[in-house]
Amino acid sequence: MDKFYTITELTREFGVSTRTLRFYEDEGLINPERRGRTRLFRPADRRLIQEILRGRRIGFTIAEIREIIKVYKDPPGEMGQLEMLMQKVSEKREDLRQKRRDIEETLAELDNVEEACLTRLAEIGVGT
Amino acid sequence: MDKFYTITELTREFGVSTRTLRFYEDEGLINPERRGRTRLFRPADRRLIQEILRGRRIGFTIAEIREIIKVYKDPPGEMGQLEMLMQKVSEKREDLRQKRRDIEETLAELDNVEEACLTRLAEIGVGT
DNA sequence: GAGAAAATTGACTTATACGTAAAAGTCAAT
DNA sequence: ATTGACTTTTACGTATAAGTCAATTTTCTC
Repeated sequence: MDKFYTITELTREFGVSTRTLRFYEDEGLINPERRGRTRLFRPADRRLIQEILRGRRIGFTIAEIREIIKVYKDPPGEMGQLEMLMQKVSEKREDLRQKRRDIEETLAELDNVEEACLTRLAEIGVGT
Repeated sequence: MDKFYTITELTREFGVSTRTLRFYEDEGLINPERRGRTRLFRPADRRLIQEILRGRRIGFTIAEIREIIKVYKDPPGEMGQLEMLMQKVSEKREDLRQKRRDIEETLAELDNVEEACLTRLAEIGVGT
């Protein structure tokens, strides 16, 4: 066992470029092992990449994603830092809830756009 | 009546800079009237800005926002264009639904992060 | 109608998140 | 030993979405 993935396997699975995964490594988000110079991605790396991409899709910056990841690896030991972190979590939560509202509203708007299209299509269709 | 807003009123309300609003005008997203050179924003402009910012928050590009806005002002007259538009609407919808899923998952994860923080705080607290 | 405050413009700069090109290394199979 | 497919590193390039700055107007306020 002890399965690992090559970089291209993962690029194919997730639809990103090798450059992107190397960039994430440079930024300290993932730390694949090496055999010689070649990167070996473990399942844990793969899961991490999933998380990174999810964060990316909802508009987190690399820095923000890095912070979230850090908590798992290395939960801070100082009270002050913990409190700061929880503060940030609160903010993120509010941020995400706002985004969710934005999405709901925009989905509703897309319905309107579609309606408008259909109406217009019907208008045109009658004339032909 | 016939209320209008100055640019700074709106920057204050929405927390953006004047440069940003001018940028949106340059990009053709809004079209405030002028008295001399000074921009006069009507309620309709204000609502448009709200829409733009909402689109921005969920990660639409300026070009995408412009397209959505255009449909209201000027619904396309050609069938081909209408169908293309509806295609795009479908894609956006899928995109937004994916984002909504991402948000739900990330919110759940933030709960975990918070848990971890609280646990850690408790551990530290006992020692003091 | 003078001076302060606000608004405009254009040119330049910035940050993020990669893209791209070049040159060399890796490795398995022939 | 060579081929071919893939990978690595380094370095520079690019698009998006504004921000910054400085030099003018323009508009309020008294």
